[in-house]
Amino acid sequence: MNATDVLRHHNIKKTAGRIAIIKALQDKCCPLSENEIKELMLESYDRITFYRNIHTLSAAGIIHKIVVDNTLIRYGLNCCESAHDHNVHKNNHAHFYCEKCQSVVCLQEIKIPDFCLPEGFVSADSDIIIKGKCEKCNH
Amino acid sequence: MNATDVLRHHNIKKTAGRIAIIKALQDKCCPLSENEIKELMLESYDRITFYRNIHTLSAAGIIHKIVVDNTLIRYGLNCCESAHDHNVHKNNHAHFYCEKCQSVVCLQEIKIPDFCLPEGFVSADSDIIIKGKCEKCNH
DNA sequence: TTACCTTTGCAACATTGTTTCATTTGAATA
DNA sequence: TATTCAAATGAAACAATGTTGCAAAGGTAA
Repeated sequence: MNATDVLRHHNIKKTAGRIAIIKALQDKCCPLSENEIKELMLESYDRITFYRNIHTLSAAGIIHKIVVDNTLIRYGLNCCESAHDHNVHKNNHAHFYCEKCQSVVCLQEIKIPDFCLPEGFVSADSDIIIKGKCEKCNH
Repeated sequence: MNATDVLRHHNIKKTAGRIAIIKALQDKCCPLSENEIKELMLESYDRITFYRNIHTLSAAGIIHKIVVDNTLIRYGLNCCESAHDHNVHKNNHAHFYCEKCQSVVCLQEIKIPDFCLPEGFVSADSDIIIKGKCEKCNH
């Protein structure tokens, strides 16, 4: 599904900034940082608009934010299947952060287990970040 | 173990700022934000020194940083048993964030499972954040 | 094409975090 | 206890990150 269709399917206005963010993530096939997206967006990048579009796309379930550390954030495209379910990404999979090359990989196959929370606690969402070395950096 | 002893056991100089941070965390018995610690530190708080001491205490394994979101960070005291093992906190337990009262709880009883990573990937550390409602807020 | 509502981009501001450097302080030693 | 020196502090300045208000521009439906 191309960027225009993604937006149409979510009933979100098609604008240059949003198209550029989605295309950047589709091109690279892996979660990217703001700066990485910025470089792919070229002249269509505006910092304020970027933040607002990230919120919009994230709220719509088109992308998800991966917080590896407070100064280390990536944005990943959700899978196509999630096009009509805004919350499908939640509780879905783990993320791997390579401490050497700083890349982030979505580990679709690692599902987040059901944790046994203390009495009275209710879980709505959870995130797992696994840090280490990816296959390229691990020699 | 009081704050002075904690520092001595880790061979870290005893200074007003460090003592104040440890005491604040010991008093409250749960992870705190910078602002919460700041209020407990009163006049001994200095922003730059605070960041440096957080790094020092964290590197020594006395405290750990919990990144719920990039703008939502907590610092938690490690258990006493870890006094002599700087890495004991790693891979140790999950954290719960209450979306209503914004408190963070260390879930010592929830250990992080062994994930089956893709071929070539090696894990060094991992974090689990479970978000939802705590027992006080869940009625 | 018009009209309306959303989005954009700018300015200004707030928060968070780091670096440099002179000064102060902790603690080991004499 | 006084001396000494490396480590820690605190100030200034800077950099990065994130938000808000508002006028102008743009998307989409009629």
